[in-house]
Amino acid sequence: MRITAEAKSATRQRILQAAMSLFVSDGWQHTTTRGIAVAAGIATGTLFNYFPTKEAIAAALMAEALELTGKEFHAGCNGENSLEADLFSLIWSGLRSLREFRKCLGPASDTIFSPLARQSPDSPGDAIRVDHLELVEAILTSHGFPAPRPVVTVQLYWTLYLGVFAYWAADDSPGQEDALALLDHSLKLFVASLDQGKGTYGRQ
Amino acid sequence: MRITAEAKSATRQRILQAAMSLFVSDGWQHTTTRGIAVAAGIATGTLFNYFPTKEAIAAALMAEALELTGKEFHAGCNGENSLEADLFSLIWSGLRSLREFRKCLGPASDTIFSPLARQSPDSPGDAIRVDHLELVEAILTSHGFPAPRPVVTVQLYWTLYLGVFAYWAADDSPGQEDALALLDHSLKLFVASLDQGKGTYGRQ
DNA sequence: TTCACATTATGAGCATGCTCATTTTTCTCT
DNA sequence: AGAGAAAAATGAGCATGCTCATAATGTGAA
Repeated sequence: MRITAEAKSATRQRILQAAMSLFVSDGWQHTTTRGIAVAAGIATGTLFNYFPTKEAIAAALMAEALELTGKEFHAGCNGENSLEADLFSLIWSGLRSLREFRKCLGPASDTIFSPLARQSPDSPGDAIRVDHLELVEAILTSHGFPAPRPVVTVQLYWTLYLGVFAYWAADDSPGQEDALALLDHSLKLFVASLDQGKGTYGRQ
Repeated sequence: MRITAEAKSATRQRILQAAMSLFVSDGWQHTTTRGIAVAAGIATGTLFNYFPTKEAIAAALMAEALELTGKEFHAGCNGENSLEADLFSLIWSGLRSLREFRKCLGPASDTIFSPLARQSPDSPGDAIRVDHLELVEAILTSHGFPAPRPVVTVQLYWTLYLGVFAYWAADDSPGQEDALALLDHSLKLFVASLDQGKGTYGRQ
């Protein structure tokens, strides 16, 4: 069983590498599952023994890229920064680690992160969402906003995050400074909504 | 040329009716373009002389439903309500007019409204987005927030709107009261972000 | 009416994501 | 080592969104 397990994980990696290379060079739309399979040296059907959908491949690539960031972030989180700064750092470093995919996986991200398709329980990006929200939970708690958190707060956070992500994916300003501005704006809003009691949000 | 023009518009309506009926009864995924064509009494190819994509059909249905609402809203807008109330009224009545499609077009709305797919210039929902944002523009202006408006503000509004929409589409709480709560929350945030100067948003 | 032209309808066919019955490989146990 | 079982690989084939060359139909002038 050792040979098989190793071979499987190797194949999985070959698929991911092949897919990444094709996504980057040909874009999401022009990359076919057949193409990925050929590039990975396997049959089309085999591909789907490893990933249930094309989107899942993209999601796995993004998850892999984000995993490192998550750990990096934890390491650098010394409790000295503001809540806003911590969230900013988490999000921005996450986006940075996805920069290779920015252009090619924008369209895919629709399906991957779709808040609408989540009617079906496990959309490809669910793991990414859950992981990210766990990190956010930890940050919020460590800044004196303990769980349980109102559902609407989490919902709002994820909405704002997706908005920033979407803008970033299509943002061609130098250094993505427009996306950065939106992130800044969104975070200020979100943090303000936490600081205020329920009901009134900053009406002076 | 009169016969042709009338026939065309009649066919268009037959397509929309057929599509609506199938979307509602079979859902977005299980409705095929072939099925729509058959139900409308035309050939598959003909369907695509009227609508470029399956999504465009759904978008046209939604746009048609929303058009009425937009006019209703204008009529009932007497300048006596708060900004927040006006926005609430616009959005909530829009959602109400889409309630028939709530369950079946949720998945489709991903592609239709996708902020990510907007790399390609005219996604199916662009018209809906533009129309809606025009109404919002008018409301904001009439409440003393004149154009030009920072891009980030519009972006933020649309993000929040999509978030509410997505939640509403999948919300099975009685009377969609959860979605209503999210809308309330989101609007308070948005209005607060307008009321405050740039930089600080409601830090008391 | 008739003929040339423009518009619209048609459905066979393509591309591609994905399935599944079958074959091949690998593992386990004697 | 060999037989039987379990796991994995395979690729023909399906479903479906969409295209496009061709056919049918409508229009307007002579």
